Amino acid sequence: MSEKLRQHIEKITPLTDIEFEYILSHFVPKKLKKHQFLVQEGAPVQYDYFVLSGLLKASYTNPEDGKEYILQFAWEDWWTTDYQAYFNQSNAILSLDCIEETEVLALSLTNREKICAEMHKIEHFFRRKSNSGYIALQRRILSLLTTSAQERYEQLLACYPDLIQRVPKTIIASYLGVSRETLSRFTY
Amino acid sequence: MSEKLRQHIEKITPLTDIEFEYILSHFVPKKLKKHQFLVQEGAPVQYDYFVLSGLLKASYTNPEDGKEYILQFAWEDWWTTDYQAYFNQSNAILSLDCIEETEVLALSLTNREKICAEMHKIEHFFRRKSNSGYIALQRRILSLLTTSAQERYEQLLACYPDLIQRVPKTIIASYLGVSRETLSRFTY
DNA sequence: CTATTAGTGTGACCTACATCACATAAAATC
DNA sequence: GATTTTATGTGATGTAGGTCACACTAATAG
Repeated sequence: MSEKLRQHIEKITPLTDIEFEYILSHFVPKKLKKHQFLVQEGAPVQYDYFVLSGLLKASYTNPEDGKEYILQFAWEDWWTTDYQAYFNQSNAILSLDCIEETEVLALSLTNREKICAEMHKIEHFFRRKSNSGYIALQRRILSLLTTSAQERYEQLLACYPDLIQRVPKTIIASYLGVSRETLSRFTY
Repeated sequence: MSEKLRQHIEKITPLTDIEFEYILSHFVPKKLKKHQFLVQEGAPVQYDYFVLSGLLKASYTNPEDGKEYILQFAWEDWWTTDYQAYFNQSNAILSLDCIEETEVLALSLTNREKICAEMHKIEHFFRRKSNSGYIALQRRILSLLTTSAQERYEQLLACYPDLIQRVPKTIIASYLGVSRETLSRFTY
């Protein structure tokens, strides 16, 4: 199963068996059931998570009205956590919980910085990952600024048709920034 | 003037004089007047820019209705370019132009990858920068999802009171994702 | 297999913000 | 310093999407 991490890293940089074993030794495997939390709002954030299987959501809950907004879905081959809290070692403003039964590899900040410092190629790997993440968020901002909720829904359907099968529409709605009722009225 | 780059990098990692001179030799200094473009939509993107002085905006223009949306303002101590086009060496979808007379240090992708590969500490520096950028964009997404245009304006005023003095409100409006007319009606 | 909870659809009505249309003021440019 | 161009304010009106309320259906848990 953790071979998935190796394949994932090797998309960017090749590894010897020994290197990979060494890297892997810095991760902690975790298995979670539906509705379990990996990060809870207000609590410290120990780990960044690489998803081996399953499906998670990273969300923010507005304390004023209790409304939930989804920042990110994460499934196989994705990394996720509350990065603000993780990198600053502060308390989470986001929650991270499982929409499906999920397996992850957890990496503490200490271990991340350790393997980055020890292995230049890993620092390179994480730089590249972070760059792609940045670009993806920029696209999302552009899509929030320029397109209607209906269009955003269509784009999501086009990009991730399977996601809609796996995730309740209420949650899709709060990812798109639209009310459940409005989403349900879209024709597609 | 380029000492600013050194100070900027040394916030994350110390440099010797020789190291800094070497790094600096990979940058090209440029001076630009108001309204000059550093990146033009449709054209290849050669450089990432570190801003020494002045003020720039990175924007997307919707081809359907010609409306402009601001993705980012960049001033002293900030990096900017169309990262999607820069990293993939494809054509720009964004434009980057000067709101004020501006001085930058330009770094080609080749030179960036070269100094990152040669100097582990520079790769580290860029990883850290990219991480912060990611977190900032995530906050912006959250703010677009959870707050009204009026609140976003107030937050912007609170964070960057000087920006409002330097940038016409039409452009502030298209950063906030609100029409010029609506912005002008806000009471504050 | 029954009971509770989570998910979805739909009507009626409301509101934040967009659009269009002018008017005026302030900068740039010749 | 006269003339474009750019920036800004404000009224009238339109609309996407929000909110509330209720009905129904599908999961999930005991």
